[in-house]
Order: sequence, then C-alpha cells, then structure tokens
Amino acid sequence: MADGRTPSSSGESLLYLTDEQLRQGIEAMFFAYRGFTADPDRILSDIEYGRAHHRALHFINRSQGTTVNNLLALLGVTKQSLNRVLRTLIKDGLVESRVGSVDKRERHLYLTEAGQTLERRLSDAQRTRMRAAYREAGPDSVAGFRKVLEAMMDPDMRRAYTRIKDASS
Amino acid sequence: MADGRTPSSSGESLLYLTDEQLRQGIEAMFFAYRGFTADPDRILSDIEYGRAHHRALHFINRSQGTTVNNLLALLGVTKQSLNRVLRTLIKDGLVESRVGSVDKRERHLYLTEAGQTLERRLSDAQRTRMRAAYREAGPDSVAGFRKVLEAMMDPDMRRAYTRIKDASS
DNA sequence: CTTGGAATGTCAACAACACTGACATATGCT
DNA sequence: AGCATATGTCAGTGTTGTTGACATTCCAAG
Repeated sequence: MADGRTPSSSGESLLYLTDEQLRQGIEAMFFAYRGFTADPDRILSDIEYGRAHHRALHFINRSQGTTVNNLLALLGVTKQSLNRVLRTLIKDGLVESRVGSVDKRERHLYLTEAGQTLERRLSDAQRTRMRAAYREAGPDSVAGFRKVLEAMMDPDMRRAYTRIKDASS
Repeated sequence: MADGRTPSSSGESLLYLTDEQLRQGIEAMFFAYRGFTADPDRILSDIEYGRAHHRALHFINRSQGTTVNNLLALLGVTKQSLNRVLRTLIKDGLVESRVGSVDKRERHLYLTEAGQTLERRLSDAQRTRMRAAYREAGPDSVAGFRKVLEAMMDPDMRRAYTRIKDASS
C-alpha cells in the first residue's frame, strides 16, 4: 500500500511523484529549514533569546495590535508556552501590551522601537538568505516554491497564511 | 541598508525580490514546515519517540551501514545528542550497530526489520502529504520548489544533500 | 613499540521550548 | 446572577539540544 511507484497512470509523466522523488523533497525540506533558521539563530544566541522569541516578534510586527489569542493560533503553541516568551519580551521593553478598548479582556500587542529594531535585525538576516536563494532560482521557481509550500500546509494554517498575505497586499 | 525595494534595477521584473515577497516566503516556510512534520509527530507521540528518532531512522535507512560520524554531519547535532537517540533505538531493537571490519573504531548502523517497519510507517505518512502537495502544485512547481530549497541550504548541507540524492539515483 | 590523534561512547549539568493540569482574575454576554 | 471568554500564572514533565570531561579503542607516524 502507498507504494507510489508505477508512473503509468495518467497521460503525463508522473515521475515526479515516485517515492524516491518524494524522499528527496523531504530531505530538501529538512536541510533547507536548517539553513532557513541558521542566521537568526546565530543572532539570537548572542542575546538571551531563542527561536520562539523571533517568531513572536515576527508575527507581532506583521500584525501590530494583534491579540494574544490570535497569535496563539498562528504560532500553534499553548498559551503557557507563548506567555513565557511574551513575558520576557514585555519585561525587556520590546513588546507593549495594551488592554483592548472595545473588549477589555483582550490584550493588544505592539512592538516598541527597540522591538522593531531587533525584529528588523533578525528578519534582515533571514531575508538576505532568502533573497539570494530567490535570485539564484529565478521568478518561476519561486512561484513553484510558494505553490508547493502552500499545498503542504494544514488547511487551518493555509487559511491563516492567506489571510496575512492578503492583508499585507 | 538591506532595504530590498526599488525594483528598477535590471531589465526584467524583480518584484519577486521585494521585502514583502520575501516575508511571505518566510511565513510560507514556517507554516509548511509545521505541516511537514505534523503527521510523523502524531505517530511518534503515541510510541515513546520524538522527531530526533525519526530523523535518525530516516538517514540510517537511506544509507544503511553509515557511520556515526557520517550521521552526525548530516543531522548537525552533537554526538551526545545523537547518542542518546541511538542508544534507545538500539536498546529497542530498531537499529543495529556493527563494529567496522576495516576500521574497527567505526560503528556501522543498520535498521533491523522492526526499524524498517517503523521507518516506513513514518515516512509513508510524510510522503502522503508530500505527494498530495506535489500533485496539487504540478511538476513545474515541484522543480522550482526543489531549486529554491537547494539554494537556501548552507553550502555544506547542499553538498551532503546532493551526494545522498545522486547516490540514490 | 610507543605515542599522538581520531572515532566512539558515556556521564553530568544545563537551557530552550514544548506539553498538561490546575487555578485566578477580569470582562462580556445572556 | 451565572456562564463563557481572554488572559495570566504556577508547578511539573518530556524532548532535544548544548558544554565539558573523561575512557576506550584503534590507526598511523615516528
């Protein structure tokens, strides 16, 4: 079962769906993700933070004023886990938490000046690698890259991704 | 610095290299990687293992008889970290460690029957998602996907990746 | 044949980051 | 008034990574 071989089904070549091709894709994801996180990780290890702080900073920057619950859904972690990270970011003056004006139970999260500075420093490093990869691969490859990644997401995350993407036009 | 805007440099459109496009790519990688690991993680959480065990099983399966040092380089962790994982896999009879015949310091690693069964179960789950994504995106997108991922790897990992890939023809 | 270095294994301590479960507080809605 | 929601917090635990130290085994060079 789930053999995946026998490329003799439809009219066009399905050779790209063989187990071997899929394994190579899996390995490519693994190695590429290591590179993807390497540069920010280096910066983060100098200061006191980890990858979780980077993710929080990224999405708060992306949607300034977002609520904790919203962030929770995006990051896919428990509130305890997120709270530990947020606490240190707020304590260190990188993130500001404001009580909601319409619903006062909600906390809206904003990056301070210092928070924006760090976020930019981290994402500059990550974008630099991304830009080099995009440039090397070319626009058509980038379109394919994005298409496959999107198809690989869980449906919920795909919706969240599309929403953010469209909101940032 | 590192602004990335101003798409008015070369003759062709460089719109795909704007900061916004790069940010979307970063988010796509993040969300897609979550999906990428979700299915094996579910299986692993039932038994006593974690993602590190999966990675070890994958690469041992991929290169039966590989040495510990070789595996170390591929996984990019310390020997202590790998050893902890290997110890449990050997204890549980999923991996066999044989002393090298030419160089007796080396340990060559093999999957047992049980090891192969688990590896297949895990990678079946992962390949199923990968196959669906590939099929949805189509062969051209897959080629672009692979190209961008490869360009994103650290040079060392890229060499390792190419070596494995070519060895499995 | 001795010695240095490489490959491997192991112990201990520690940190980051995730989890579960339980509980508290404030607020909103009916 | 009472239930649900949003958030925060405490305590405990597990996986995976890290350093540092040390032992063993073995190859290879002097």
